[in-house]
Amino acid sequence: MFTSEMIASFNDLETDIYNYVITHEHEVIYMRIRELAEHTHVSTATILRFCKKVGCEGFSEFKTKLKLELKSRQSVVKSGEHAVMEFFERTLSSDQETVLEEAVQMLTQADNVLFVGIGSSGILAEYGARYFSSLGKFSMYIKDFSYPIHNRLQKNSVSIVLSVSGENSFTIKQMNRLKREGSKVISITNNKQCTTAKMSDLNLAYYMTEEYYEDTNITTQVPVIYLLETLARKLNQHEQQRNEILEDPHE
Amino acid sequence: MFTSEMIASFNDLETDIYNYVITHEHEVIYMRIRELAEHTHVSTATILRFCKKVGCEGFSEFKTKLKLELKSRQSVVKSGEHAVMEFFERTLSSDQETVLEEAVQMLTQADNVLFVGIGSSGILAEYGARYFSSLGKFSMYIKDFSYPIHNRLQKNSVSIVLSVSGENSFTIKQMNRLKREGSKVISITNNKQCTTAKMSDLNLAYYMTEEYYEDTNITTQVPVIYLLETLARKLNQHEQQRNEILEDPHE
DNA sequence: ACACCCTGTGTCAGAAATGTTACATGGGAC
DNA sequence: GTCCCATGTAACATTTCTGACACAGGGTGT
Repeated sequence: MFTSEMIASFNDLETDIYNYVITHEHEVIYMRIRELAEHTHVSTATILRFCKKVGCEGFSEFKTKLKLELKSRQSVVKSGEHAVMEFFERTLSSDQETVLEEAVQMLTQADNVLFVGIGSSGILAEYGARYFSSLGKFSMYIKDFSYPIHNRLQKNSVSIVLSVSGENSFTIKQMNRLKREGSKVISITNNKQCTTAKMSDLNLAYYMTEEYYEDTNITTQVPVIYLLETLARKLNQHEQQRNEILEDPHE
Repeated sequence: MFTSEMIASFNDLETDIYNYVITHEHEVIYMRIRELAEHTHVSTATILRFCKKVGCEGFSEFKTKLKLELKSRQSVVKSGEHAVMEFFERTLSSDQETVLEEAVQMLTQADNVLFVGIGSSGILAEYGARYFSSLGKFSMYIKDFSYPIHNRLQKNSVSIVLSVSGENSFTIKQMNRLKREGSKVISITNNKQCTTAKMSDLNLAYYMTEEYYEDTNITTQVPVIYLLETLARKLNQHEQQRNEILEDPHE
């Protein structure tokens, strides 16, 4: 609320006001500007100038800010300690952004997108394919690994490979096949220390603590959905921009 | 700023206001109460009542709070995808907890869980069924609506119905059929103002801003995955506790 | 069908508060 | 002395806030 620079810049009268305010916080938040002026023995105009000086537009804004400050001081922050929360804090603050940008670049240049995954990752792959298609990017989910992929699809395609552990042998086999056939590969795995991540052209890792229940991996997949949706949205934005430029290069 | 209880308690007009505010945040903070009233096609009194409802003493307090929220947001998160963040803040802080607990209660008593959904919600339903099964709760995803459900499955079952809009006619039809056959219904929808929510025994709503791209609904489904996983985990915990008590009633 | 009530909403007037402005004052610096 | 700056004053404009009331629609009981 009050930075040290502010306090340093106060003159005598303002210091008086400041002192009064901090010693009577709980009363000030209910006062009218005239009351405060009276209590501090200054004019309302001075109070108002004071408010502006500490970064408020007016007296009422000053009061609400003070009020909020008081409240936040007494209430201890909760939430916080949640795994998923941590993921979002990481992605939103750090520069996973740049990796995402690279992925979008790659996807923009592709004519079609193939999704690969097994088990629950398979379901998410299906979701991804659907979401991408909804946003206008041709994409499909490869369910059956022996399914013959048409030549047209292999040309100039990007595959998005999903795997939590990154060690599923079927997934790896399929990824190899796709690479051999000239598809670029983006993998989304829980961490970068796995075969899938190492073998792909680009890797997005989300680093949740891996959890198991009687041998099945039950690590949360919330980040995967988030990454897939974000990719699709960014891609869509990107392509739309590109189209605008192509259509009308002078604007 | 807006907790999920608040949002849930909004009626039509208030929801309109809410939607306008969050889509025009940066304008609202400069508006007079009359302007906002005009833009949202309601009276100033309604705006004022709205402000009080969301925990502000008056309109000016509302504006300052909004202003502060905007500022704090830009300093922490960078642009864009804060929508999902908001969901987590809401759920983690507020007590959506109690609704989740009720759901878990209901699920504990059921012998099996049926997942229902169409389109992308269908994929998520499949994911849910798989996740529940991984955690030891017998559950299945009903893909084909004409699929004859075995009697054994109908007895003492809970259905989890997924639908973003909550208005898909197939889903509703299927829900009706399940209800008729004695299954309890938990629905997971984007908001409570929809047929699906109203018709179910229990509703979990996540309140993301609905987004469309050329008529298809592309609202984020991150909360759905989160809710499904959380349900499964809590359920598992709960059942484990119960078993411990049954096995060894003295500890 | 009717009366009744309750709730949500709008309207309006006027009180109360804030914000603005122009000007007065007064004390120091030059 | 006089010029300037900080402050006070006071009237006025603007805005918010309050309260009373009207009105519509839905539900309920008779």
